[in-house]
Amino acid sequence: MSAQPADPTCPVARTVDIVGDKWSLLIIRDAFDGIRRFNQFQRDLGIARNILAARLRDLVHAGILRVENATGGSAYQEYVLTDKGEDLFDLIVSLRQWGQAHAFAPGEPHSVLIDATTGEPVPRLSYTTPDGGRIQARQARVRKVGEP
Amino acid sequence: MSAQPADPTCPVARTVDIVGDKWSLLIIRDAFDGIRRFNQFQRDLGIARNILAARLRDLVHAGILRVENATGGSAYQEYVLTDKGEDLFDLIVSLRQWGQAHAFAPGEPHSVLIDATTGEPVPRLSYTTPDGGRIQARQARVRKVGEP
DNA sequence: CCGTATCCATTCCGATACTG
DNA sequence: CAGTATCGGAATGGATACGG
Repeated sequence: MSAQPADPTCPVARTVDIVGDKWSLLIIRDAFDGIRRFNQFQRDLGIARNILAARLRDLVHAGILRVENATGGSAYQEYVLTDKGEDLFDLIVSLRQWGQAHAFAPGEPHSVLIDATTGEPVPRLSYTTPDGGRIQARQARVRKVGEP
Repeated sequence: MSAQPADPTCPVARTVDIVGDKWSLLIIRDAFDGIRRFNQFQRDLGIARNILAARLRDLVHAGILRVENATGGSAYQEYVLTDKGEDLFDLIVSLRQWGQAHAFAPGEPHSVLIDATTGEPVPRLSYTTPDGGRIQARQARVRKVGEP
């Protein structure tokens, strides 16, 4: 996205540089929702076609989307998430959960995440360590590389 | 950020509209790292001063940062995360974890998250339901409001 | 249907200078 | 130190038109 990440050793900065853009994030969201074709993205997002083409190209180049030939006789292409792209699921979940909590008036309707196997709404997810522990923002510090 | 969210019922779109911007995300990251003053942000990010002023204003207006009088005799102001802003911790963690996994070459050094109480690096966090379950991307679907 | 190309307006951004 | 003001270049964005 930009020439120089602010801090080249910070993983947050690296990620922001790759997907830290309104349209990229919404395209990825759509991809998780099963959208695969150019015009589907275009209509769903209301994005200009030239911008969409540029973003799709960048995301493919970044290894987040992959171009696939459509099933059936048509020669048209589709854009699907790679494994690297699917690993952005947590990021989209984070965006979704914060929005649900802080960007809607009480009682205002919004879309929700559904467990496809049970059909039930997914409850609020929280980050846990492998042994079930939690980390609060206040407990966490960033250690720069090279520091003791 | 923009006038019209693509889909007004989607929490992802709402969040992206508020913080889905390179500089906003990096400012929030810095705020979690304890940066509080205008010139600290400016030097750390290398951002233009007028852009920084605009972003800080927007983030304060969005209720993510709050202006506080600096301690001590100085009359200078500081920018600190509100509770709403601290709830973006998971989002920053998501950015960080994806970057660590996918945006660095093997062995390339990067900053890490540290548990402030133990001093130990925070292990890989994963999203779990309140009863300890996990949700994979493939299992999840978005149900639009109004759908059965 | 899938893109690319072009035009034009708007915004963004960085650099610099300036004020309290 | 903490901003505001301005300026010019670059990127973004929307609309439309065009070819595979």
